[in-house]
Amino acid sequence: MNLLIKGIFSWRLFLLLEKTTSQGLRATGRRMTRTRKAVLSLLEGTQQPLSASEIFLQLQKDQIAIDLVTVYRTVNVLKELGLVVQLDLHQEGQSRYELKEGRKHHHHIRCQMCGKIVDLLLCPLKKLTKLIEERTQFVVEDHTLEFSGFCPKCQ
Amino acid sequence: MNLLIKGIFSWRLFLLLEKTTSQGLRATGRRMTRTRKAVLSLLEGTQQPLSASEIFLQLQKDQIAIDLVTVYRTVNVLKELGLVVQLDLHQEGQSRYELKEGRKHHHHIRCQMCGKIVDLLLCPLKKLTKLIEERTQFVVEDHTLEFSGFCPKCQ
DNA sequence: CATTTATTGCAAGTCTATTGCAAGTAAAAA
DNA sequence: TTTTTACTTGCAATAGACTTGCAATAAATG
Ligand SMILES: [Mn+2]
Ligand SMILES: [Mn+2]
Ligand SMILES: [Zn+2]
Ligand SMILES: [Zn+2]
Repeated sequence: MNLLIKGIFSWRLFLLLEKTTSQGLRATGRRMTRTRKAVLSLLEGTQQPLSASEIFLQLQKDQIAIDLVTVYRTVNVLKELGLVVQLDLHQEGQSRYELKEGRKHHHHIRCQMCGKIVDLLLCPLKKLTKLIEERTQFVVEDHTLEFSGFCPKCQ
Repeated sequence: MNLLIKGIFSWRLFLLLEKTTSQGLRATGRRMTRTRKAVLSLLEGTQQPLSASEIFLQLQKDQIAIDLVTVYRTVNVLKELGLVVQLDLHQEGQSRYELKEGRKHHHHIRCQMCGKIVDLLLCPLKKLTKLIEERTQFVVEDHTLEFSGFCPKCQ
């Protein structure tokens, strides 16, 4: 409700909070709280994946006081619920988080100069996975793929 | 010479040390030292990429006393010289290092159970890189690719 | 409203990696 | 070989991301 008042409300966000509460949190004995709403709301309204400290600082600017520890705990809960993906990009000292809700598996490219991160809406690794399973006798469960370089502005 | 005496000597290692000293270290005003020899020697004789603390512990077992700080400084120098690659594998809290010397670009698969890391002697990303440059207008400089799953023993 | 129990904030701790500085030691110069 | 230079090392301290213990707070439920 105070989200409505603050004018940072959207229908998408409303649906996300509803779904998160009923299907995610409540089902696992957890609660929808002020902080979880705030983090979800922020992630919903941001293009770039955010780090814990970025979430912390942005919420501070938005006059929402949440301890950094709570941000860490919150993104971990959201990750457990499958609502958020944790990205550990190369040569960044900290993890980033982005909403998974409604979006499909994809990878990223990152600018080595300014740090901009862009989605790559593709995954070319299905065939390769089979080949690797044959060659190594591993059962492949997951993969990470990331490109880096210079974005249009930084060239 | 004391490497010879200790019996951990090999022709490959001798050549590596020679090359490192003359083309790498000396050319950049650096010196071939006891600790750099020891780290190179260890990496030369190990299949798995090693973390700084693993290098530290292994050298301790080998009765070679090197401070952990020196291990960090050493792998960074070797990385700058292009002799060693730093791997930041997913869900491992620390970097690993492997010899680059004489080996070509490749990727890895890691067992989520036991941590075993196996080389994937392939890189399927040349074509994809062009596509990504066209789509994103980035200039691609680098990429990381890593698989994880369960190794034959851990299935 | 009252009870129950998940969640939060604060302080302190962990873990990997880096930095400052005096002491040590390769390698060049004498 | 001896001296001199300046690169390296070890130790202690520090940084930075993240986690944990615990008392206080606040969702949910009836
Ligand atoms: Mn993304
Ligand atoms: Mn390798
Ligand atoms: Zn850029
Ligand atoms: Zn295994």
